[in-house]
Amino acid sequence: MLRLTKKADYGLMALKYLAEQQTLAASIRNGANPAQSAKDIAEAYHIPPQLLAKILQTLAKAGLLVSHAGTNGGYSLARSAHDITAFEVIRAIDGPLFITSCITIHGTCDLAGHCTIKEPLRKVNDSIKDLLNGIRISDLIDPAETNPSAALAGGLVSIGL
Amino acid sequence: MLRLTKKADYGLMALKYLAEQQTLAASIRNGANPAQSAKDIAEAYHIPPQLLAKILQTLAKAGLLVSHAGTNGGYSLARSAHDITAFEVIRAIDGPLFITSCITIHGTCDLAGHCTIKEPLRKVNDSIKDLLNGIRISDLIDPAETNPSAALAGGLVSIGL
DNA sequence: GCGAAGCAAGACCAAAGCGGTCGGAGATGT
DNA sequence: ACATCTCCGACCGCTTTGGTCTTGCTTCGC
Repeated sequence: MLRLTKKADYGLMALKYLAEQQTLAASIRNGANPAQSAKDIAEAYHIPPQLLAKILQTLAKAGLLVSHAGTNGGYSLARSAHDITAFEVIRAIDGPLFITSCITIHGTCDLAGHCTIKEPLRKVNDSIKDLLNGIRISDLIDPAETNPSAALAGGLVSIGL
Repeated sequence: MLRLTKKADYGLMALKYLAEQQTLAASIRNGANPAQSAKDIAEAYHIPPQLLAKILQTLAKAGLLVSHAGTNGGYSLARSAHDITAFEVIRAIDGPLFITSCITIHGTCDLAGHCTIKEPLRKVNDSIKDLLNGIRISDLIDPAETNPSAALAGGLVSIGL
């Protein structure tokens, strides 16, 4: 029903990987954050290296990653894994798309006047946005399996139309 | 970021329209549910008639609508507007797609083993599903504007990873 | 200083999904 | 039985997406 592009998927995986490496390195020795190359990450997850490279470039341009050129270069997180949300990553890669074509970037509806379902859907849109905003990269590394499904099964969804 | 196809949009609009007409007809005279033609609905919302026709066909096949061929034929809701959720409509039109390509219809990940973000995203997926499941066609007709944004601004989003 | 390793940035391409159109098949009311 | 209205399935072009190739620039090791 709702699709997230493969690029965004890859982006999230890459960020998770970087976060893992970073915390790992920090625990071993408080040393310089070791900038993983795009190739390394691509190999770790078996995804096309050049495609990932392009995604990482995008994320770097968005300010989520910092790139380091030259030999032994690579990418590292621009911020703490705890301060990067899934929403930011997706937005950076897929752009500011919305759940419905009604809600354009200008807030105007193509079918202005006729489209009467805009408002309810906008609220769904906002809910999803909040949902993704609540997920941080640090939440992805080692799921920790805290209360597996209780919150979902429960009545967390109570959108007021 | 997350996109809902135009078809699903149209489908929701059409169902809303049918729900309106149905309750309207019921209030005027408790008469036979008047089967609106695809053309009528399309004209009401200024959307391509033949495209809407195809969408309505899909919805009919999914059991959400009943079609009535021949002169003065058309479509009418198969169930009460209160018993049809937005999720059903979207699923019927866009198919059982998922937020991430990792979560296929078989539940297996293309990158089995490597993809480690599957589980958190699946929960997001379920949350969105629940969200849409909570919206009924009857909620769309005349938004009623009950507590406009309180529920959203509040802490409704508390997905447990 | 030179060359290799790695990022950066652009064009480019194939496949798939989406939006939209057309001509027929079938039912209905007269 | 006919004309008409509607549903229905096949068809088609376009945009987006996923992915590749090429070129250039920057930095590090020697």
